[in-house]
Amino acid sequence: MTKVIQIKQTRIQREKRLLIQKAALQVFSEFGLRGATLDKIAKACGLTKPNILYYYSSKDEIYTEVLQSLLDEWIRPLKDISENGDPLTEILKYVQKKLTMSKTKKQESKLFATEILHGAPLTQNILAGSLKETVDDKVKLLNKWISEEKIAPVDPYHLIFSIWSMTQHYADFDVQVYSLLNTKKRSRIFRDAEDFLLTFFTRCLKPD
Amino acid sequence: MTKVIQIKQTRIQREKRLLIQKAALQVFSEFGLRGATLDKIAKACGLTKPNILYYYSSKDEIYTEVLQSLLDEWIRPLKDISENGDPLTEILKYVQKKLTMSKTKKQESKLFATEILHGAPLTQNILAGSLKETVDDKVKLLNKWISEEKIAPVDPYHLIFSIWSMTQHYADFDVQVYSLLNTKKRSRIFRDAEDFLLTFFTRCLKPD
DNA sequence: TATTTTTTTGACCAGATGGACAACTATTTA
DNA sequence: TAAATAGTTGTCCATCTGGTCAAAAAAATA
Repeated sequence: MTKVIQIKQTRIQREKRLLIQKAALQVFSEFGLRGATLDKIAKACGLTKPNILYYYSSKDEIYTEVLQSLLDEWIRPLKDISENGDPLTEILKYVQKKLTMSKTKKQESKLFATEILHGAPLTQNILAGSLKETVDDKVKLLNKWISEEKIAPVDPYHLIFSIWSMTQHYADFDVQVYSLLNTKKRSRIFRDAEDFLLTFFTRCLKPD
Repeated sequence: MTKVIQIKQTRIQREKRLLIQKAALQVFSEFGLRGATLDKIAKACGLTKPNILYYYSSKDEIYTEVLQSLLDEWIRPLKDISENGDPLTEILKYVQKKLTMSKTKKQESKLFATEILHGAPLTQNILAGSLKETVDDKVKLLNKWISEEKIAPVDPYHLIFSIWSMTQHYADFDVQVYSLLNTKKRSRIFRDAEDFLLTFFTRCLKPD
């Protein structure tokens, strides 16, 4: 009488889970973990609440999965900084990528920011784990470049923080940015931001 | 039979309201508006829930008041940038003040960040009002300094954003910063951050 | 001290919300 | 096409939470 346990996902499962994740990202990024409700997610993806709970066993599980799949993507561009390229160019490329992500992945950025801001209850181990590994690795590379006098001597950790904060600012604090910059168009703002950041980092990192 | 309406606050009212505000700041900054509960605030200040509602008519009113009193304080250092001082020195002083606030007013920074991140439902008018005024004013000053070739020509709005983002990063994302920087002491991190930021902005703003 | 006013609290309520479940429908498989 | 499995939903429930209220306690006032 033992039932066969389902291992592989069906087509419907793949589709619906993706649908739910998309809606959940939207709702979580706008309202945060506690402000988001299953009803809101349900409405956002056109399913019923019990239906959602058929695919995920709890709200927290949805949140965890959305966050998890976001984190890989979030770290990836940092890994792309290559030892072989021109140091300044590599760093500027990274700045550019991060700024583009702020424009195209605003919800993801906000969700991540909210999570960290509130103590990273679900992310702490990732921060101290795979992210730290990647960061430490790139810090070594930056230090190498500094010792070779290919870029100016600055603390590599804080350099990375500065890239993160300045680029993510345009996603996380978009409301403030838009409020202060009169009625400039979105695309114009990002063009200006890119100009500013590239000039900024170039001036700071050019070796003496 | 008309009752005399109380106008002046009593000693107890002053004391208790302050007590509640302090506890509320703590709880709101940790959990956000929706994550915070009256029970948590009550426990944090040792009062009962109905007692809190004797002093404030609703949770939202507490939130609004805490946020309001925070905003003035938040804008003030920007106003202190003086036309009369040496341009670079004035800007660096501002950077320093903002970084110090990240260290000493972490809860305030996080509360403000959460508010903006989620669309600034209660702050929008302030952003577009008094903050915008002050920012526009300082942007004029920065443009003047640029035209006089006292600082390098950079977009003043984005310069201000960069100062905000880089300094507040150390408060808002402290969990991440601490996770990545091994076990360095708090004070050490802020000393390094200060070094980094001052060098950084000096290099960027020194006129050509 | 007597009276009035302010402060405190236990008990209670209504709505929101996460989640369970049984019954029902659609899809897949044999 | 029949049986088995996967998917869907209406209904229900327990808990949490913001907020009310009347009565008691404390403080201020006359």
